[in-house]
Amino acid sequence: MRDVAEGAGVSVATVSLVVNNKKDARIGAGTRKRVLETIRELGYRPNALAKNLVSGSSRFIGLVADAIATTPFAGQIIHGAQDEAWKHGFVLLVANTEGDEPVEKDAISMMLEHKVRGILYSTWFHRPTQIPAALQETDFVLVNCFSPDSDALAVVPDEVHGGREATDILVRKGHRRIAFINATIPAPAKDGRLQGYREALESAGIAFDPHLVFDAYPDQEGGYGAVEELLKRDVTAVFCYNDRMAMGLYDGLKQEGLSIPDDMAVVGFDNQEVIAAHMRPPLSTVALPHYELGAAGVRLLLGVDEPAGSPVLKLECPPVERDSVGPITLTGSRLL
Amino acid sequence: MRDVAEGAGVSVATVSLVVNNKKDARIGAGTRKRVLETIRELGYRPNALAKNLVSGSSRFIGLVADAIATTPFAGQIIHGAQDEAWKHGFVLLVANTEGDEPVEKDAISMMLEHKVRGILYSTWFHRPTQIPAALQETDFVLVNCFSPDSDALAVVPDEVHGGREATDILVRKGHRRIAFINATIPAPAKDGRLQGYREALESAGIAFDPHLVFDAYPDQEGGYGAVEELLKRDVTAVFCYNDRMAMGLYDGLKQEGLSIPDDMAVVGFDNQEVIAAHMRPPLSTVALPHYELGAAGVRLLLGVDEPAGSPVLKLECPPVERDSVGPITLTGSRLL
DNA sequence: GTGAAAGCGCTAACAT
DNA sequence: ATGTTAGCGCTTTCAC
Repeated sequence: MRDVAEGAGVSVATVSLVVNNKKDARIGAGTRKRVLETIRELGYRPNALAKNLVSGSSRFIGLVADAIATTPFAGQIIHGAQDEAWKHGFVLLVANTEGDEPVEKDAISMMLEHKVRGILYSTWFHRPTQIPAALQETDFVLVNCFSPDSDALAVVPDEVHGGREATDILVRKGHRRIAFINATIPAPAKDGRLQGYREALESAGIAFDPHLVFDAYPDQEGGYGAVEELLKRDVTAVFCYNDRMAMGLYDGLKQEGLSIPDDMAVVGFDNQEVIAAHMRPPLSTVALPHYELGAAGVRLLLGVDEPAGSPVLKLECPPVERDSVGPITLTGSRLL
Repeated sequence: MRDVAEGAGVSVATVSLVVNNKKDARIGAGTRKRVLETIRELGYRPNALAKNLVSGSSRFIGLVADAIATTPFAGQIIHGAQDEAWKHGFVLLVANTEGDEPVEKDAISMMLEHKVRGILYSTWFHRPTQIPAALQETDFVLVNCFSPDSDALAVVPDEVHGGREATDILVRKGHRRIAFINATIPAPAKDGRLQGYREALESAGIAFDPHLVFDAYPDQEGGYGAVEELLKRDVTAVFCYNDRMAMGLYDGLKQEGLSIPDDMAVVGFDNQEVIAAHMRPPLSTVALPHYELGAAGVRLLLGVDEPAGSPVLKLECPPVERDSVGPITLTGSRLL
C-alpha cells in the first residue's frame, strides 16, 4: 500500500480512501485515476488481515459440522451457508468435527481466535444437541439441530409440515388406506412426520388406523423387509420415513410382482437426488431444505432475518412429485 | 494480552513468550505459572488476526470448488482437505463457484487478500481445466483436475488402475466374457477405464472383443437402457462405467427375470455409498479416492509430499468387493 | 529471565 | 481535497 502511495505520489490515507471508495471523502478525479492505475501496475491487493485487525472483527463466519462426509446433506448446508455468507461479504471457515468433542472444542477456539462474526453449529440429521460452552463466547445459530433447554437461535426443518405434505400427495390422488413406515430410531423426524401423517389424514376425513403404522430401520434393508407386513395391511399407498426405505421397498414390491404406482403408490422423504430422481419409476418425495437451512442460518446470524416469535425457525419441506404415485385404478388396486 | 500482562505483572513480551512457549526464551517457572493463571482467569484468547499480520501470512488454505452441492463427492474432497490441513495447523477457507467465472475470480481474490498459504482448486469430476490467472499469484494444487498445457501440481484418480481393478474383480471369479458399458461423455474416466479394462483382459490372456464394449449415458436410465444390447452379447459379467448405471442395470436385469450375481455378475465404479452398499445385492465396485484427493492435495501444497517425477499425482482406486459378483455357476450362467 | 520498543498493513480522526 | 498520525494485538530484536 505504501508502494502504491509513493508510486502515485499521494499518502497511504488517500490510497485507503480510493480503495474503499469512501463516500464522504472527496478525492480529486485525477488523483483517484492515478491511484487506481498505480494499483493495477503494481498488482496491489489489500491485506485483509490488516484490515480486519483494525476493525477488530473479521468477515468470517464459522461453520462447524459434525459430518461433512457421511451424506450429501452436510454439503448442501455448507453450500447454502456459503452462498448466503458470500452475498453479505462474508467468507466461510469450515471445520469438520466428526462428532469428536475435543476436535469440536479446538475448532470453535480457532474460530474465536479468528474473531469470526459468528458460528453456525450444524448437525447432519435433525436432532437435539448440547451447546458447547465455547460457543457462547460469540453469536451463534444452531442449524438442523436445537437445544431443548435454552432459547438459542436455531433453524430446523418442519417435520410435521413435511409429514403432512407427503401424506397429502397420496390423499390428493384419492388414496384412503395409506400406510406409514416410520423409523425405529427416536428423532424429531420420527415424531414429527407421524404427526404430520395424522394431521393430513384428519384433514381429509380419514380415520387414523394404528395398524397402518409400523416401524423399520430407516435404510434400504428396512424398506425391503417391511414389504411382507405391508402387504397384510390392504393398503393402496405407503409413505416411507425416507427415500432409502422407499428404495428397498421398491425392490420388495417388484419381487412380489407388484407394480408402482399401479399396485402400490409410494412416497419417500428427504429427496436424495442420486436416489429419488432416478428410481424406476422416479420417486415422489418431500425435500429436506438443507440448502435453505444453511442460508437461513447465516441470515439469522447476521440479523437480516429476525426470529419471529420462537427462537427456533422451522423451514418448510416442499413436496417433489414424480411418478411413484398415481390415482387408484380399477385394474391396479389389489383391493378392488 | 495487555490485560494479561498487567494482571500478571509482566510485560506483553513475556506473555507472548509464554503463550507460544518459545524454546529458546527462558521464563521463570513462577512467572510462567502466574501468566498461565491470569490467562485462564481472564479467559484470554490470542488474536489470530494480529498474529497473522505480524507473520505476514496466515494459517489458511483456500479450497475453491466448482460444485459443493451436486454430489457427495465434493464433500469428500473438502473433508479430506480439512482433516489434513487441520493436522498441520491450517484452516480451510471454502468457496463454491458453481462453475461461474466471475465468482471464481472473486473467490480467489478474497483468498489472496487473506494471505492464504495456498489454494486447492478442485472440480467435482475428473477433467482437464484451465488455470485461472489469479491462481498463479500463490501456491496452488489442482485437485481432481489437471492442466494439459502446464506443469502445475495436480492430484487425480488413476482411472486406468481403477478400470483394471474393476475388471479384475470379475476375472478373478473366472469370468471371461466381460462386457464394459462405457460412458457416452468424453472424459479422462472414459478413456482411462477402458484402457484399464483392456489391460486387465490382456493380463488374463483374454482377447479384447470390441463388440463387448458399448456406450450409454452414465446414469440409471443409461444402465437400464443398456440391458437389451447387453443380453445379445452372451456375456456372464458386466463392468459399468459407474454405480448409477449399475443401479439402472439391476432394474433391467431383474425385470428380465435374471438374478445377480448368478445370471450376471456386475461391477460398478465410484462407490457411491448411499447407492452401492445398499443395492440388492450390494454392489461390488471401485472407489474414487475423493477423501484422499483432498488430503493429498494439501500435502502437496504444504510440501510434505514431494511430487515424484510427474507433477500430476495419480491416486489408486481401491476395489470394494460386495455381493454382485460370484463365480460362474453351472446353473446360473446363461451360456452353459 | 524479562522489559522496551519497533513495526506488520491498514483505518480513522484530525490537520492542513 | 489530501497528508499526518495514532493505534489495532501481536512478535521480535535488543537491552538490562
